[in-house]
Parts: sequence; C-alpha cells; structure tokens
Amino acid sequence: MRIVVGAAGAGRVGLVDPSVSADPFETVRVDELPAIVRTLEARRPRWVWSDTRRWYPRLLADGVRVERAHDLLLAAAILDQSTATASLRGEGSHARPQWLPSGPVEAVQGTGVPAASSASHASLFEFDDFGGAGEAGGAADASAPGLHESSDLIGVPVAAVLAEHARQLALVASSNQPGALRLLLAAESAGALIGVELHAAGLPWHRGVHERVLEGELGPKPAPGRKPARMEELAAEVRSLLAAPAVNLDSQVDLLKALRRAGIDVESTSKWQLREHEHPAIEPLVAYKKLSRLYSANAWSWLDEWVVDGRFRPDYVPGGTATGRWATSGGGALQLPKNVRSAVVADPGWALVVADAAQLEPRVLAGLAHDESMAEAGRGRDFYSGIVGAGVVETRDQAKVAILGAMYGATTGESGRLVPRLARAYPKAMALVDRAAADGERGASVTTLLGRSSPPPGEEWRSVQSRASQPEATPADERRARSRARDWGRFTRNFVVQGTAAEWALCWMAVLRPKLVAIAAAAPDPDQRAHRSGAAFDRVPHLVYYLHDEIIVHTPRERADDVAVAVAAAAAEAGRLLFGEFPVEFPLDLAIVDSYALADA
DNA sequence: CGGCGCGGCGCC
DNA sequence: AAAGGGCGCCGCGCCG
Repeated sequence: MRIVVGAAGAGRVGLVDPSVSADPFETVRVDELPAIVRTLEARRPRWVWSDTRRWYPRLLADGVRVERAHDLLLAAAILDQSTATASLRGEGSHARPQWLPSGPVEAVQGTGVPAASSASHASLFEFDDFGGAGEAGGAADASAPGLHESSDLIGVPVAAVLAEHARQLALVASSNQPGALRLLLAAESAGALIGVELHAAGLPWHRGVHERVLEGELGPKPAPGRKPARMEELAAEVRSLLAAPAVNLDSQVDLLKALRRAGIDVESTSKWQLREHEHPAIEPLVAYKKLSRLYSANAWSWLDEWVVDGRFRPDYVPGGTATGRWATSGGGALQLPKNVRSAVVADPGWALVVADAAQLEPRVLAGLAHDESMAEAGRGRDFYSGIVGAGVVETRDQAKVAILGAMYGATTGESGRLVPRLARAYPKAMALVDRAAADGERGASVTTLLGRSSPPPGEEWRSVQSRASQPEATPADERRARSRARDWGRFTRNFVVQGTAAEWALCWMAVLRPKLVAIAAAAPDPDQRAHRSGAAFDRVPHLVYYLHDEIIVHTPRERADDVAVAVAAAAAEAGRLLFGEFPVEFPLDLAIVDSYALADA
C-alpha cells in the first residue's frame, strides 16, 4: 500500500491511497499529521512525498518513524538522468513537472530539528501553501533553475504529488530495467529516511575527550585572536630555519617565495612536494600544516558550533553527489580526522557497533563484471592478499595500487605499470572499466548496476571536443581535447564502480534498519514511557553514522551482539540484492566498542 | 563588506 | 610516497 501526501489547502495535508481513489481519504491539519501517520504506519505503507528532508524531520520530532518511503525529488533526479529511461522521458505525460527543481540535490536549509524533546512541535508544521505568499513561491516559479534554499516542497498540492508519482511509476515500468530501478528508488528513499534520522539521533560526542586530544596536540585553547601555543612554536622554528622572519605560513604565495629563497625548489607548498626535499625547515613546516588543519577544521570552534548536548548532528545530503554517494552540508561529517574519532563515545550502558565493508569497491567491480577469478581472489578475508596468492603481483601493496589504478585510471607510476598485469589476470573486470572510460571519452553516459547514470559532460567540454574535430584545429586544440576527453573518461570509469558501491551501501543500510527496529521489539524495554514521550531512539538500536562504506550503530549494550549479527546479515543480503547468486563476498571489519577510536585496532 | 576561485588537505 | 576517482571546509587573496 502506498499513501501519497501533499498539501490540501491552507495549513492542511491530504492523504491519498492511489489504489482506491485520486481523492484524499483523509485531510488533516498539519499539526495532526504525526498522529495519523503513527496510526497508519501499522499498515506498513510506503509514504510518497515530495521530499523526505522536508517532511520527515517534523514527524521524527514527535517521535514518529516510518518504515518505507518514496522520495519524489531523489527519484526524479535518478529517473530523469538514467539511460534506462532515456527513450521515454521528456514530452507529454513524461515531462518533469515545474514544481520539481532540476539539477543536483542540494542542502535544505532549516531542517534542523532540536534534540528530541517532549516539547510541542506544532510550529514546525507551519508551511506556505503551494504558490502562496512568502519565499516559498519558488515552488510555483517556472523559471526556478535549481532547488532554491527557500523552496519548500511540502507545499506542493497532493494532486500534483500524485501525478508525479504516477509519472515516475510509468517511467520505471517501461524502462529497460524496472526491477533494478525499483530497488534503487527504494534504497535511495530509505537512505533519505536514514539521513534525517542520523541528524535527529546525532553521533554521541564526548567533548572532554575531544578537548584532551586538542590540548595534547595543540596545547591549551588559545585566547581569542591567538593561535595555539604549539603552532606558534613551530611557526617560529620554521621562520628561523628559512631565515624568513616575517613569512606568513598561512599564505601560500608568501610561503612559496620564502621556500624558494631558502633554496627549496618546489612548485607548490603541498606536503608531498615538500617531502621530496631535504631541508631542516620541512619537518616543522609539515607539522605546522597538520596542526593548522586540525585547529581550523576540527578544534574548539568546531566543537562549539557542532556539538550540542553531547551529539554531533551534521546535515546529510543523500544523493548529494553525481555517483550517488552522500554529501554533507556543514560540520564536515565525512572528513572527520582519525585523531578526533576517539571523542565518539557510547552513552553509559550503550555500545557502538562499528562496521566497514572491506575493500568494497574491488568486490563490487568483480560482481559488476561477473569476473569469477577476481571474485575468487576476494573470497575469505583480505582481497589484496588474494591477488598476491593468485600470483598476479608480488606484494599486498602492489595489489592495492594496481587495483586502485585500474578503478581510477592511473597511467603513470608504479600503479600504471602494474595495471597491465591485473588486466591479464582479470580481463572481464578490466574490460568493464575500460569500456566505461571509453564511453566517457566520447561523451556518452555510463550507468551503475541499478540504473543511476552519469551526468553528460558540460557545454564547455563539448565545444573543446568539437573545436578539435574542425579542419582548422591546431595540434594544441587536439591535445587539449584528448586531455579533457581522458579526464572525463577517468570520471566515468570510476563512476560505475563508485556508484554501484554506493548502491550496495544503501541496500546494506536499508536492509539493516528494520532489523534494528525488530531487535528492539523482540526484547521490549520494560519502561515504555520513553517511546510515548516522543523520543524516537530511546532504548532502540539505531544508526548514528555513515561514511560511504562504513556505519556505526549506537545500541543498548545488551543488544550489541544481536546488532552485530544483523549488520553482517544485512551486508550479505545487500550482496544478494545486487549480484544475486554470483559468488562475490562482502566481508566486514566489525567491532563492538565504547569508542570509535578502538574500532581500528 | 560579501562572494568566489584556488591551494591545500581531511575523509572514502 | 604519489598516482588515479569522489567530496567539503579552511584561509588567503582578489574582485566588485
């Protein structure tokens, strides 16, 4: 059963069961929505709405979780780009509606939900009607090129939502691969629910532990306007050793001049170039840069801005990148330096189940290409050792750079030299990525296993290519065109692997999520008040972090073993959803820990 | 003053 | 050790 949700006049929401009628079976005030959703959820519907990131925080704030959704915004971004639907879209009934922003998925402003509390959230439901007054008029603005910060898709009339849902179902049904697309849209929509839940739940963050890390590396918190003591010391040392008493180490231009005057022949100030030179100033300079990064990105001001009541709540953007990986907006959640991860600490009585998929991308490639030899190398624990065991290369490090080189399109260095050996051992896998690169080089789209397609190259790219094919093209034109073509080919080569890996990860989480709910239900908490008070995650194991191929579940300690079993089972199920009975394995590195920092050990 | 491109670097 | 793909955030420095 599906229930389509949309605006139905001033301050009201209409609920439609499309299998029965196009007219709402229920119309409620917006503040009544959580209650009715909670009731109807017992029938396990798939909720169809314009934009999960607009609708779901308001429900979750009242403690209402939903199991299934269909996110029209994310689904449209996939369907309107996919080669699987290419022959159908565009005209007539397949035209994308004007209320649906085109272009990449962007951050939604103002979805931040305060820490779960029992306060009334009625005010969170006040939305502008479709085309109504105020900034939300963007929804009715046919010229709107992208997703305006102010556009508010909860104001779209339920009839328009229903029509778009029908359009999408028709596109899927008449596509080249309806089964795969259905799975992708379900997984993408589950990801949207999870993204909102990750924000609402927050990552448990221990300010004291974090501050001890900072003091250990940087020294005490500096006074306003000052830099940390350890950075000042290193800066003074560098200035002295470069004989450049006034150089500003934070200025790339300034620093580069000083380095060259000191006889260090570098073209940039990047760490890897510096490391190729011998000079006493280099070690303290690299140390300064590392501390500078920590100080500006993840130190005291980051703590003040991002950690509230012991939780880090980044804004996740499911579908935020071309390949289907997520992005985040603010907080840098996907770039947390390893040395501050010790601050991720389970609540008392709780544990963290940390799991990452070992060598996910090469395994996905083996499955995509149906390369039995490559899958065989991954059977068991360590994929790279399997390649060594098969006699393809001599060392694990070689296996790793060769595989990365094959997936990223390396042409030079050790990686480039090793790739041909990989190609001889695993011709099917190599042919798949080579084909993806060749498609990209001629400007064609490539498509993941489940049907997400790469964006076309831009106008500028096409004009560079067409200029090079003119009779009067110069050798420089041709070189430039070849170079740009190969750049795009490296993108499409990686796209199919990275994008399909993102699909695996979405399926992993989508399968896991109801298992976590079931674990809580199987051993109900004696104290039920927490649920009724509106806190969605009290006593329930729940996802608190997601990083491309890695997840963290925060769970009552006595449920941690069950959670670990569920996480592993979900990984195996995800493999079957994508690759059926093809024998590619997806082993996890999994740990039950109090602190994220302990999961690496 | 804010906006933006860039170099650099954190993560996968 | 970097190389090859995907990102976001920071400070700097230039621009209007």
